[in-house]
Amino acid sequence: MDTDSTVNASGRLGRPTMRDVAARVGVSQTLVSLVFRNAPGASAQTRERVLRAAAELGYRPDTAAQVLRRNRSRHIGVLFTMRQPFDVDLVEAIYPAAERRGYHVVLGPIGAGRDDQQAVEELLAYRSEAMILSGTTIAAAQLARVADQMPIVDIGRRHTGDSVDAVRVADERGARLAVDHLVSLGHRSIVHIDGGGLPASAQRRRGYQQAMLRHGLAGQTRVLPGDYTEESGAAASRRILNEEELPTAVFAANDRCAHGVLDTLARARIDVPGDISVVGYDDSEIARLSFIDLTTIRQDAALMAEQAVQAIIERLDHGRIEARDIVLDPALVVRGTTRPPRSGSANK
Amino acid sequence: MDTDSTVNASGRLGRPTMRDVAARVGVSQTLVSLVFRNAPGASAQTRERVLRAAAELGYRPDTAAQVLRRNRSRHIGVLFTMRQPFDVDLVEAIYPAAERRGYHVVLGPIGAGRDDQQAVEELLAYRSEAMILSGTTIAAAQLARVADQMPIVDIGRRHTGDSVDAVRVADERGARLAVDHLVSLGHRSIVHIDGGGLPASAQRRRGYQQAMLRHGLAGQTRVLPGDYTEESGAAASRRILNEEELPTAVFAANDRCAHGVLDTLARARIDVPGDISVVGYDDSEIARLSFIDLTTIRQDAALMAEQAVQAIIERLDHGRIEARDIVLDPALVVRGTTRPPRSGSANK
DNA sequence: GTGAAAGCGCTAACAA
DNA sequence: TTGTTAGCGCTTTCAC
Repeated sequence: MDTDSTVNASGRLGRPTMRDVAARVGVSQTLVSLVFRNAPGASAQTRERVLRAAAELGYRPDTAAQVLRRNRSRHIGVLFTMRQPFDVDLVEAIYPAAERRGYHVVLGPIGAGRDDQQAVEELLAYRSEAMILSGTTIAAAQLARVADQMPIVDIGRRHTGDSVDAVRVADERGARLAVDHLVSLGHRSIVHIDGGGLPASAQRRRGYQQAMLRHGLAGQTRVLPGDYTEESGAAASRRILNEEELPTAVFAANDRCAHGVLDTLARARIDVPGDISVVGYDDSEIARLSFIDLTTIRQDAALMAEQAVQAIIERLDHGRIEARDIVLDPALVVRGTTRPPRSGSANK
Repeated sequence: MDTDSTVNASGRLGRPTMRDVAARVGVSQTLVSLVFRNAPGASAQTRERVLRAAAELGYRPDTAAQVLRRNRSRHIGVLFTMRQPFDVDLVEAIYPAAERRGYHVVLGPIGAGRDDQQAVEELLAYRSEAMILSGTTIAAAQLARVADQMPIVDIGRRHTGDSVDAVRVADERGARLAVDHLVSLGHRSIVHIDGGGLPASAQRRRGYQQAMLRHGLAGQTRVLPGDYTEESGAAASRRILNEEELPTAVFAANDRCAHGVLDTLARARIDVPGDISVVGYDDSEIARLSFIDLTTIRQDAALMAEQAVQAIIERLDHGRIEARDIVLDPALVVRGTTRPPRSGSANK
């Protein structure tokens, strides 16, 4: 029964504890603690014996106890939507960024019966020390109350006041890149499907409008309502298809929306990019699929994750107080859905 | 400074504790604990005063301390892939199922630099009492070691031995449903794109083969290699398109794969369902998009989540020891991608 | 209906 | 290099 990990030194049932390891090696608990924290103050020999005993016992440090005692969780909570490919990219990038600095990630997915508020509550209960929000629509006032207690980074949304940091790409500039690209190809009739009231959509819309203006295409400016889903792109496309004259290019709210546009056009036998060029936004995984091959505006998820974690560390470990608004450059990624318009097309 | 929640009763910095609440009301900590656990033994009056004081202080129970003291986390760890729509459906359904029974969900996403092993380690460190795995390829032997210590439910994979439960749909039957449907429409030339070595794919392939056999179509049986991604569907479609004669129907490994098929065919001006019918598998969100409108085999994610959680409760709270293999019925969902083959087509 | 006291597994300050 | 001790915030006897 000596190696049975389900009965520990004191005869209790359950997983082995530090005490069990200490007892087995014949040293104090403190030493075991030292070893597991990689702290100095234990001989190489002891270290090795401790680790071996732990392995034999199947010992694993108990996070709950550590959190309680250290009075620090080193948890970063992440609020996000599993259904948005960009969010998934971001979350995947947050893991290594956080781990490199000794922090753990706790996920709080929202959607389908779990709203922002619930997710925040849960992350708070788990003693998260900071939070990264992506694509949430949580009210600013509500957020401010939480931000009093911990660092918060909102991805894509800038806030007033000193409590919430922002990491975002210059969305207006991104939209301008899209329009500039299309105009440089010769397009003039460029429609924008926008993201309704969702995060960043106002800036993208404004960037589109400004760019059109600057190119002397104010008269061609046209915004169709949409959101960040495939269905909205499909719906907007159907509206376009019902009109007597097609635009020569569509700039969609994001990649998912663009996907809806592409598929709807394909099924209507409209050739992309032959008849219509399409530009998305995000450069999420979907845009890179060989058969989508979408020209889009890249938001560097890895870099954003890095900056977000960095901003949190600055507050947590270096005492920064004032807000930061970290604005990254978007980049145009030209793929297969854009091309000069057909001569003789609707390009007035 | 009385209501300043950042300085508690004993002058320490940090979030308010139970002691702070107790001090403010002038009762013992025990009572506050009772109230927050909804345990009997406190007058309605006290109860109310405690709750009010807690609200004023912004008090929130500390999960780490609760876990430590109760010696139970009531956490269920979930290993999954954020990139598989079906997994996302499942995870979303696990939340309410677990909460209804007083359990919490802890997510361990895998992919992009985080393998199964790491995720499992993390969930163990957080004292998860049980785990649900979806779509993992973790080795059975490795899993068995973990399963000795806690209940494990593998979604979609059946295991030998008594330690791992399975919740799955009868995939062979699901595949048969797909083939039967196509045959009943008049199809004979039906190709299957399979899921390589991924979970459940062997059963689907076998179901396809058996159904073809039963319909006297053994000679038409044809399996193209693939996996559970859009790209594999696209690649297989390109192969099909390069042949002199098209099949009249394609049964894809899953919805994502089918999506790759649909888009590739559409771009090649092949009409679905006019020229080729397509059936997917999973009935994930993507299949329901209006412009995809995919005929598919439904795996009821909500029901599977419910059964998985139920299986865990049985082990955890009712001491079940022997393994359960819970097999659910798949269902055919007919949408817009299937139709009788054109007369005069390749239907030999 | 209420309170005092012990202790969950761990860390940190201090002593040896 | 190693051990002793106190206590993180909570729950749980047990007593009143």
